[in-house]
Amino acid sequence: MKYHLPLIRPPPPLDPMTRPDTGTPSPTAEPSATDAAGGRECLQCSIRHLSVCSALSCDEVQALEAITVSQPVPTGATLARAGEPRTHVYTVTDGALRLVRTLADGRRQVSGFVLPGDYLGLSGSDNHRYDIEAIADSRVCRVPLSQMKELRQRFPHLERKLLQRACQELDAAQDNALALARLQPMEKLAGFLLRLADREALLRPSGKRVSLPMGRGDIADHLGLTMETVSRTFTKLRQLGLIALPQLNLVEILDPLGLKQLASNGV
Amino acid sequence: MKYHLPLIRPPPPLDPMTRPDTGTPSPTAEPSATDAAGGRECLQCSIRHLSVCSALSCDEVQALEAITVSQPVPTGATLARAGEPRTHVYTVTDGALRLVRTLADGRRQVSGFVLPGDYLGLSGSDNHRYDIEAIADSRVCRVPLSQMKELRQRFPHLERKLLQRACQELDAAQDNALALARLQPMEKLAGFLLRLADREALLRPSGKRVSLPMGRGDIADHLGLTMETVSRTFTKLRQLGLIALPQLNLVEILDPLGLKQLASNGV
DNA sequence: CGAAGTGTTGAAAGTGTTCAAACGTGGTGG
DNA sequence: CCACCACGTTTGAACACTTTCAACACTTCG
Repeated sequence: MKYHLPLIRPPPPLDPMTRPDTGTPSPTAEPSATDAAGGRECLQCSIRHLSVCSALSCDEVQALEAITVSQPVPTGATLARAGEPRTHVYTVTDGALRLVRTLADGRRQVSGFVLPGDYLGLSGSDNHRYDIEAIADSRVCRVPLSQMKELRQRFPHLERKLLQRACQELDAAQDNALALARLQPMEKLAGFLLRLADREALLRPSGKRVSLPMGRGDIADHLGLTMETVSRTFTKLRQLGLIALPQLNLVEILDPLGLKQLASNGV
Repeated sequence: MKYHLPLIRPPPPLDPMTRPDTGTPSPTAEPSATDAAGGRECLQCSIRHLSVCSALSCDEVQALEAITVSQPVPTGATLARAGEPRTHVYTVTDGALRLVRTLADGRRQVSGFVLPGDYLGLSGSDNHRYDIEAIADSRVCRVPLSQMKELRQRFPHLERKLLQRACQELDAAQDNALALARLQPMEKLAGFLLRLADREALLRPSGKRVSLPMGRGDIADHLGLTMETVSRTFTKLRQLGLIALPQLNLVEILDPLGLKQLASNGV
């Protein structure tokens, strides 16, 4: 039986109707309280170009802003649990979270890691299909599902953007399935590191260094391996001179082409 | 190195503009020619309730019909190849197809099987990401990509339906990933058979019998196993009394609950 | 400084894979 | 009508691989 992180749940979401009026741009410092995203925060959002919000004009963004609440999610906290009814959609603005599915006998799979700019809400189910857990101090923009629906009807741009995003994720899911089904551990890990590097490059100008917010076990459960195999594969990549591991949670890519060639078979 | 089916390609698609006028409801018997879906075929389509077309009103369906061509795809034929530019979207009306990705060294994965009612066109890429091959004599409704785009803008219902469909497929893709990553062969195969049975039940009142249009190798490449393991797993399920195999391509589900319990761990 | 959590490394074991051969079925031609 | 061939599937045995189990190292935090 596997262990779990202590499930520190944030306080239940405030009724969006009770949130303070517009014009409160400074989030409170209280880490475990929900904060209003007042004023014209959204227009200055640093990850707006990465998010679905980029589909909206200035006017439209303000309509979104009026129903959005920025919520902190501290490390280890659970934003949602599998089986619970879905009440909100989220856009991640800071930190990192993981999507976890656990089987009755403890087998675990990490469906994905969620980084700033990612949208959580593309599901056909009324209930959450996985746990959403923060693996770093994070922050999400939260919108009630019902109001999001209304917004989608009002702004065709938004609907179109969501469909585009869903199609991209569908492509990625197929790549992922191919990797899980047919790739060897080295190829899986190489591809994973490259995807992570590409992703981080969008967020900040990280050179050839990739930070790993997740632990080895999370990587293993994401790639369909065991922690031990992931660890061994890391050392193999290091011994081959493809990467360096200055710290546990920091990878330096020494030979991008070599890595790509490894993952190549897989893409 | 693995072998491939002889790649009988259908003749290049006719320019949709050159298709006969409306009012030609009877498809020609010529198996390798493209046929117009004239008249009010769509309104009487037997799988309309399963397809995205169900989102459209009668008027709207006729607009769709005007730009749709029904195309036969004989067994073994390839509807599209990975890497080719995507020029059309398709709705399958008859038969069965497989979506295949092949790696340079011959490793193969079947991303999915496509049955009547399924929509082919939810991708964020300009190029096909997999081969689309008919594993039974099939028929698809073909719409040029550009005209589909226009249609989506005109009919918000359609756009919404596509998003809904994409979300459902996203959910299914995650289930699939979990299965590939963490389930054992018996669990994988049990789940596969149950999904197939559910799917066929929508098409025709097939009792507890499930037909397998695909070969063992296709099942293997879909579940991330080898043909041999699939075969052995079939016999295991048979010896356990969960299924019977009256023919190679026919499965009779003897103990639905037992099968569900096996797959259960996985869903 | 000690303890706990996390990651690494080693040896043994289990499982699916690989390679090889036999089986059964369907189609063809004698 | 039957023999034969081709194809897909099944079965068997040896192998290679990851997993499992266990011990050890490292870092962090109390």
